[in-house]
Amino acid sequence: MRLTTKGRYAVTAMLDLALHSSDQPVSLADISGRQDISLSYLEQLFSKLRRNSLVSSVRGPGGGYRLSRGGHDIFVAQIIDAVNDTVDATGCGGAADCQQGEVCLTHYLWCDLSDQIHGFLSEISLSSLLEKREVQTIAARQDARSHKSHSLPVTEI
Amino acid sequence: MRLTTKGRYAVTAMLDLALHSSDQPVSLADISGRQDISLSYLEQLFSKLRRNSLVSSVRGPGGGYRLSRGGHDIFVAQIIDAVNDTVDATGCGGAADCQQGEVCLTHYLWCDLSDQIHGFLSEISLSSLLEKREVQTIAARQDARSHKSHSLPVTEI
DNA sequence: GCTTTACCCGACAAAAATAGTCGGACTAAT
DNA sequence: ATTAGTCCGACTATTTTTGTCGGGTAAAGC
Repeated sequence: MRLTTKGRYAVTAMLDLALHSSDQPVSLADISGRQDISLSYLEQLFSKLRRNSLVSSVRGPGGGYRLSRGGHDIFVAQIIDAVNDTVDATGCGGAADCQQGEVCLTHYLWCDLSDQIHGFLSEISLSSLLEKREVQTIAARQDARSHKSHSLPVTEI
Repeated sequence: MRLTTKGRYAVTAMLDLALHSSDQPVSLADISGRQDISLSYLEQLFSKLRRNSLVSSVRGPGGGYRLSRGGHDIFVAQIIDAVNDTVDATGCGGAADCQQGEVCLTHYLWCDLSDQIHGFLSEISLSSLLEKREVQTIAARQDARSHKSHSLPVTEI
């Protein structure tokens, strides 16, 4: 379990996606503009997120990404695991080559801690983050301003 | 809040230190040998741990490091914070330069999550990790073997 | 059909962080 | 005095992060 800027970008982008999900898929260009993450980097991240079935894509004009399922069913740990492909985590490669005794001991302790962190993040869903009251306020303000730039005039399908 | 191999090394070393604490301070060379972390890298880490008052040092022959206080009073979050000097974490530098609206929103969400993780790790003490039953077993086995190599014949002070 | 908008993908490159080295201080016990 | 250890800064190598580039492919709209 690692927690780096890469995971932060992925979580942030997924939050943005959840926040702007509608009938229209959300393009990476939009996320890039809002979150100030380079388009190419987002492509790399979403490639992994898609392979891990966290998002689905729609190609062609008007295309973009959607959450593959409801935000209450997507957890922070899944997002972070998806973009951190080096799942090694322990350095002792599980339990294989640990010489018995002391080395294994603190390795075991670390693995235990790592599991606790992972379990903790496995219970935090996108929805639970979005349900904060502050979000409602800011999102409302945001919607009020968003009618100027892009956004094909959504004809209320 | 970042969770990298650097933090893992620090936590592992601190666990090792807690595990071998006695009247004698523990030398970095011992930890290096047991945990397979380079001595110089340990020096860097412990320099930061000492400046953050998590350990105290004893110089000269027979010297080494001690926990600065009981293991029940040292928490994983403190160790990780101590070695990760770039405490920036958010990219928006707190709340200063965030342009209002959307950008701030997911930044806020990320900060919230980061706080949750930090809070979680702030409640896990070294002692709580050492109190696991498996530790007792392995530690006993370890003590039985440790009478061969180094360790000045501890004259039961 | 053609063009445009997007996803897709791999290879590459710059920048930063991690991990480790080296050489030399200083300190205190023996 | 020697020796075992911490201390410290500078320097280097490796890896990871972050980003660029150039070209593909799918689908919508004209």
